[in-house]
Amino acid sequence: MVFQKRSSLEMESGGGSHVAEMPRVPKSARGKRSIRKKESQGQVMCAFDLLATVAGKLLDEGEGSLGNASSGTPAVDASPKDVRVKQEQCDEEAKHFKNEVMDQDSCNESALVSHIAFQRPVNHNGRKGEDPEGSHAVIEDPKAKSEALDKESSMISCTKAELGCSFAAITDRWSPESVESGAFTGDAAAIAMPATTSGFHKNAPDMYNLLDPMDVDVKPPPLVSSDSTGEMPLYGNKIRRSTSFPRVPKGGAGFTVDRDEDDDDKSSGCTHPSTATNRGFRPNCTAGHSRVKKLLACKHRKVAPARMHKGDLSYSGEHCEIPFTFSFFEENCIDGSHIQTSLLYSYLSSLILLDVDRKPSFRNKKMYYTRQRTQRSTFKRRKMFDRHSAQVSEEYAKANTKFAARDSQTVSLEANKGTNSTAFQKSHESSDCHVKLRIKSFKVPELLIEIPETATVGSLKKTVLEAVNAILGGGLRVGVLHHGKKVRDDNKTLMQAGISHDEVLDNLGFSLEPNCAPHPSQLSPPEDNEFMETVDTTEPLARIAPADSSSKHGEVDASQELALAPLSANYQGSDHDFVHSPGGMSSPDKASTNSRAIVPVTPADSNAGAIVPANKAKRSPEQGQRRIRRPFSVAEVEALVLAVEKLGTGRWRDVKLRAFDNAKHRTYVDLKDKWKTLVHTASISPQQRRGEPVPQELLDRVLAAQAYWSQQQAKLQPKTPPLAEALLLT
DNA sequence: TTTAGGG
DNA sequence: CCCTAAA
Repeated sequence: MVFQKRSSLEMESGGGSHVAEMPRVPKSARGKRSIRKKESQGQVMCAFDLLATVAGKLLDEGEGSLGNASSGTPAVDASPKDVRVKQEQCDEEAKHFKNEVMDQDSCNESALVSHIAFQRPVNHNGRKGEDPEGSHAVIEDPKAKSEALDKESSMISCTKAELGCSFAAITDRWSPESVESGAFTGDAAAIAMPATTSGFHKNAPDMYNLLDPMDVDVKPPPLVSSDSTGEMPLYGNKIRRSTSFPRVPKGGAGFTVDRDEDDDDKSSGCTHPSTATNRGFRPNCTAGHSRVKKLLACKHRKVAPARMHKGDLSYSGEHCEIPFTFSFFEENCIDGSHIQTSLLYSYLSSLILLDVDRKPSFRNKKMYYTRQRTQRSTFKRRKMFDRHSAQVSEEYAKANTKFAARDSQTVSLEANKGTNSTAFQKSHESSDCHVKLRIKSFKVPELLIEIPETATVGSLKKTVLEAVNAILGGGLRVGVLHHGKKVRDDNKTLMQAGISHDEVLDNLGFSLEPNCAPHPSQLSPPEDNEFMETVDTTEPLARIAPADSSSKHGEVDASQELALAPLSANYQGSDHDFVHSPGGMSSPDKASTNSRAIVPVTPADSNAGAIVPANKAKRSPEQGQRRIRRPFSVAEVEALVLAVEKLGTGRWRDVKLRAFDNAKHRTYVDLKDKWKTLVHTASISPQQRRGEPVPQELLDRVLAAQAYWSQQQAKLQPKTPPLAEALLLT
């Protein structure tokens, strides 16, 4: 991460001489963070990534026809509403990505690829071209797509929007600043896309460079390094002046939490990814988005968090949920290739490389949705994918896909429409080491959609499509299971993973998982057999929150950001600015800490319905609002502990000034409260603790400081003579 | 406003 | 985090 650091001297000039020093043992280790970067990361391309990448390229080249290059602006044809919605979604996605970055490095790449690949297939008829710069290649012509998919023009817009979102996500992932800075726009996305696609495996730094052009507002931090890519201060004005103090064993130095500009609202919007992003987009969007759109957007937001709030489902009484079955049908067989083109297909393409010649045509595909049941007069419809009610099948015959892996291994996948999502059939291929897989179907995460009763069927279709696109486009990632175990190492070759051409592929399975939710693997490594659990994780994914639900999406963002906040010696107190890039996580412990941190935080935040982009105004715009929850990051805790150790427990204002002067969202009351909770936390068993784990070391210090200062207080208070005191203490 | 605590 | 009594 790149932080600007300033001398700490200004802060703690007199620190060392301060009152009492804590008897604590200096922890030299603290604050030391190996910044070494993971080299392996990103260098090795996992087979799937490779596939995806190749597929994307092929599609791009061979199929360039799909889209027209024009799309620098995702929303060209889209109606303003759509655009807006999508943008919002994008925000969400971006946010998710951020999380994702932390929680799954290896997976990220795949996800990214998926996005890219996915996008391409969608548009088909179009120009063929590759645009010189390739920057626009990604964005397809909405029109073409519309024809291909359906008659509803609306769909087109949706698609486009979706693309934009995906881009956003990607961009965000690699170049947080771009997103936060608000520089992210359709154009930016367009530009980013190509780069991403082609340079996908590049290291973060490279990515940064590629994305660089996008940075409008922000200049690359001087210190940008590969590691820092992920976390960069954004928004020029937002670049925080952070202070970092190397911790001094006894005293003179202090931690200061950087000021965060955070006024959630006022900040240029960079502060909270989602919030900021939204704002950034808004300008471009036209107001008046339909409820459906909103809903969709909400849904999208929801996608990230695996868990939902109780409230999520109980939106307003006026809505009821209607389960839906959503399925794709192959409408036509093209070229006798039986190519099924569903969105899934496109998604699938990320995994599978199709021969250029055999590219499936999406044009005639139609999506059908079946309404299974309706409840009263409700607006809300619940669509369940896969395991719940609907099943999506993807099929393409003989779509041989080849991709060259590092080891020159080629894999061919054949997906047939089927019933079982995990079933595979392996077909033998001559003698080469090619693996042929047949994916009968994918399970799709549940999707919740809310739509007004008055909406037209067309709009419903459109909504559903959007939702699906949203999910497929950015909310999912693919999981690979082998023999019931999740193959987490994306860098493994198929061969290494035991997936060989002569093996029974029945043992191989794929799953669609929300890429926003913390990956189970991170949460509970031991449980490798959660293939089925994937579903659970996935389920909440697609929920669409009611548009009107009051939203505090800002909260979500903020929280997440905090969660992501790196545990670094120098706490950058800002609420925003914390974007992590794969490169950012270098030290193992750091990484682990981060990932864990995310877990608790993300869910909570997201759940709060925060994801809903609701009109802020709606809910008491004034001040009655409860402040958004912003869990203390480890860095903040450390800063707090340090300050309290030095100042004591009764001088919260001073503590604030000393260590959180720049963190506007942390009041002395907050610090006091936090201390209270820390003391409590330290006194309970680790198993009972929740949220981002606080290093035991810090907790120990908390207890020590608490004890120490309590004692000091006791001494002064009673004014008892030293003797008495001694006696008492004894 | 700041502390200190309960909610 | 919020709310408040007290200081």
